[in-house]
Amino acid sequence: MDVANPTGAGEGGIVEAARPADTGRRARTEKLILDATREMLAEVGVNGLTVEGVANRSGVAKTTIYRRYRSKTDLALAVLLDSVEYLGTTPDVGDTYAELAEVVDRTIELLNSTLIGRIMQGLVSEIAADPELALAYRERVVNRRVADVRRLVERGISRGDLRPDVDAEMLTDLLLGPIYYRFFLSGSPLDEGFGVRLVSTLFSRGPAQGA
Amino acid sequence: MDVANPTGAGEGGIVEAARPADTGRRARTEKLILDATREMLAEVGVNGLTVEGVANRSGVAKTTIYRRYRSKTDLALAVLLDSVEYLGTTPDVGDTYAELAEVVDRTIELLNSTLIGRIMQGLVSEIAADPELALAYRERVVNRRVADVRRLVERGISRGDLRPDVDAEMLTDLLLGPIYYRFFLSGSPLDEGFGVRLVSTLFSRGPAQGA
DNA sequence: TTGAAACGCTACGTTGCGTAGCGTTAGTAC
DNA sequence: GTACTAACGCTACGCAACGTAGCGTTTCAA
Repeated sequence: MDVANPTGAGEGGIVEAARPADTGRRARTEKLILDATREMLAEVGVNGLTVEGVANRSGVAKTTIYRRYRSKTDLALAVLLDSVEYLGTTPDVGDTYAELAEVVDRTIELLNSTLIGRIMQGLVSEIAADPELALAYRERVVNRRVADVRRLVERGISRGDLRPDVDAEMLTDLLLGPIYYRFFLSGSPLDEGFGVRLVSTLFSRGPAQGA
Repeated sequence: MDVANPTGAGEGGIVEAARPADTGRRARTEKLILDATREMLAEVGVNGLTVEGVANRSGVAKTTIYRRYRSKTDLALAVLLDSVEYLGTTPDVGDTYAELAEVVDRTIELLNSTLIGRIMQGLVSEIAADPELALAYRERVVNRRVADVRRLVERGISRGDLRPDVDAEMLTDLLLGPIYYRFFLSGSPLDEGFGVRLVSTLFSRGPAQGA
């Protein structure tokens, strides 16, 4: 699995001027491959993606692609992780519930408006089945999301909005689970109001309190 | 798509003694195919499933299989829907929260202990991408789940456990979304206690009430 | 200038897909 | 029993993509 560190550089070496590996031959080839993959993904999705197609479109030899990526799944995951790299953290707006709703809406936006949604649809089966891919996805995406929510929770607790015993992971599941469930399986709409509705259902404006 | 009604019988005809179509040649072949598919799914998963493999194992000619199922996806979905056919409704135990937790735990049990989990992992991408498969899945699975939860909600409201304005679909998403999210993407554990924890987090024993 | 890493290219063997054409068997109706 | 028809079996394709081997060529940096 070369996905995590395609250039093989930048780890133990002396840091030279402006990361020379980013402009070397290898990096150029890398970009050609990923750009072509992105284009092809946009057109035909993960299912229609072929290594041969990427080779033709990018001008890079098929064998070169196989020297880096084990399979088309590996290739698609590389694009996914690359696109997700800059997720960012949810800003402090002074309102815990608004911030939580923001997490939800940003995720929906991500799935609806970019390639990521399409890639996720095609990759979810592979991620679910392949432990190696699953690990990569967890480290690069899932864990970051939980960490983001954890920050919100800590802010919320210090504001007195949330109980001190809130489980950040469970809360993340409650915020994101419904999104993916709708996106993958139920097909129910994921519009702009969903975040607010979800959060207000979650926090006491929905069901009544315990008996 | 032949999945929904493979035999083509039993719809508009006169009901004869004990559904003769169930013992005819066609039904026999059907069983051979589905049994072999089930075996192969258990061994190699949806990804490793091949129509040729099913043909060899079942003794049924490959062409015969293609006369019924468009693709291996169609085949796997047929097994899935067949296995899910007898989902059943959640019994009345007098406790709304226990009933909701039961919905969660049953779903987890279904995913963990049977072929269904494995099939779902392999099919979720196809369901997400193919509108026809998605429709079949919604009608046969999603809608039934929502209907079940709706009954629970109505009971809960009449008991005074739930507010009268609870949205059954949103509640279903909140109960099942986290399960599938963990199962497909996050990989966090789905043990027996999950249902109770989820429900108690949902209903006021988790986060504090609104500011 | 030179040496190693990276790349290009051709040519394979293989699997699995999905279909065509035609003969054969098993039930059904008379 | 005979005849008819739906269902099935079988062989033989053409095709797309996979993934690899082997060897020559280019790039870049020391």
